[in-house]
Amino acid sequence: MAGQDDATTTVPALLPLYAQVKARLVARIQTGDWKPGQLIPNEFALADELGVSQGTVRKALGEMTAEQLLVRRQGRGTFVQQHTPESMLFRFFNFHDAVGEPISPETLWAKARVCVAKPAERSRLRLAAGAQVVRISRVRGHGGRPFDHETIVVPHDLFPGLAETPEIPNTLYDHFQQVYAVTVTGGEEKLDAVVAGEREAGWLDVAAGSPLLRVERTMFSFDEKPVEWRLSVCAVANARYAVRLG
Amino acid sequence: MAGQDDATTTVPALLPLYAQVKARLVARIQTGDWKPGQLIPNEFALADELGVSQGTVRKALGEMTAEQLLVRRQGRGTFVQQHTPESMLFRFFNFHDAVGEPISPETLWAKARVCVAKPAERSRLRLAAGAQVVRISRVRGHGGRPFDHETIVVPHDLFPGLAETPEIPNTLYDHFQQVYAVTVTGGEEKLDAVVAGEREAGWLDVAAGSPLLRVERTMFSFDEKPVEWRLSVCAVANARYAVRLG
DNA sequence: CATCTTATATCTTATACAAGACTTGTCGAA
DNA sequence: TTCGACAAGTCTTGTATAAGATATAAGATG
Repeated sequence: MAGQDDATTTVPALLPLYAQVKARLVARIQTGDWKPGQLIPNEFALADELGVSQGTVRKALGEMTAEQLLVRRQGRGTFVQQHTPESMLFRFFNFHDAVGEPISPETLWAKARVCVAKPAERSRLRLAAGAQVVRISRVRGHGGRPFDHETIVVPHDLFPGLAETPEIPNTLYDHFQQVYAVTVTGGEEKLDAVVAGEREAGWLDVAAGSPLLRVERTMFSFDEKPVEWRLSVCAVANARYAVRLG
Repeated sequence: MAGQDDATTTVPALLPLYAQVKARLVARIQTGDWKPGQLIPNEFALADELGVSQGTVRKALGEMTAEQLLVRRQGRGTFVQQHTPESMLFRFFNFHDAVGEPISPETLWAKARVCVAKPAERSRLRLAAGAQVVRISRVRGHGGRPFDHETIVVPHDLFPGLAETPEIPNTLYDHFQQVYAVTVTGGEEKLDAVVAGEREAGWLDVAAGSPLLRVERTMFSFDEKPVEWRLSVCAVANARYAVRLG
């Protein structure tokens, strides 16, 4: 270790060195210093610049790769993870068909409005009273039949103009990243079962009283910052929600 | 690398050295050479014994820790992961109450029989025609009300005498490990929604036509060997199935 | 009770070679 | 000259090794 302020050498260091390095590198992605798809400097260059050894940088990069923030390719280099419609489907979408193949629904119809956030939405998205949100309502289909209805709520601050987008993209998170520089890093889903009321029956073309899977989803960006809240009701005639238990 | 047969040095090695080391260490757990809860030799002893460096052993142990096969404690040593009722609840049980706390259901009633496996069960458990299984039917409750009904099917070969166990344990996997030396390493769940029929309504004390969450679970031991198939229907009045999206 | 010792995992650095991917240079044929 | 094939070179990540410093836990000692 060479030209580094003494803070980390004198103080017992609250965090291991590799974790500090990781935090600094994550920050570069978070601030947009490094953009999605970009090639970042190699291990030796980073080690040199940060004043640590190559092995320490390697450990930081390894964890970031495990968290899907980076993609490393032998012989090529290290790149900032870039969302694509395909990758989003695999990462965050847990519905599979009878054979076990992931299903990819297409949008049947959608509409978006800017409104004042309701209390439940404010709580989920950690917004102040009176904050505005974009509320998207859409029905998606699969195999020629309606599959689910979603109500998607995002802060208007983060996504200005989203409501006026002529065609709401089918996969939103790559759009969020490309257009609004908001990277979705993870989230959580809560599931329960409901029976279709008149409204849901109309949306999904099923009989009232049919069983539906209800999925409540909250997605986060860096620092667990909530960026989307979504409530879906899904007709699970030919689909299963699949989870790997680790 | 020192005293090692030339196989790995001359041949380009089909697998990286650390992966070979890992495979050998996993095998020791799988065969019962190392038992759950046992303290295993430290990194230097293993490196010495296997003829590799300490760093290579470390990488293997690190992956095994990530897969929850081992538990490492600084200053203490490395131990083989041991299932307990509590740990099982956190690892494989995804139901939470309204506050987000994991719920812990108690068994209301259960019965077990030995039968010939049905085709669907044979397929899930990869059993030969005519193979016997133990089929457990039970209702579990939570907060004074019935929570779910489960049909659990396991190969009779693996768990002889399970059907005659006077009281089927509430958490099965730690029992599997302690009594039958079968370690459950992972699994998968597939969810959909159903409406309660007469039978389910009776089990769960809900009205017929109520929405229920149906969970089909297959659990695996080492080498993805299926050891349990389970079909549950859950009354989700005060419970949510929660999933972390990574 | 406080302190020392020991054993362990964890962290950091350093070096070397292997393997993959791209670039450049060389050579020969058309 | 132009094109293509092939070899060589170079940059990158991946793997393997070695050695030292630090943090944590448990037991022994005073």
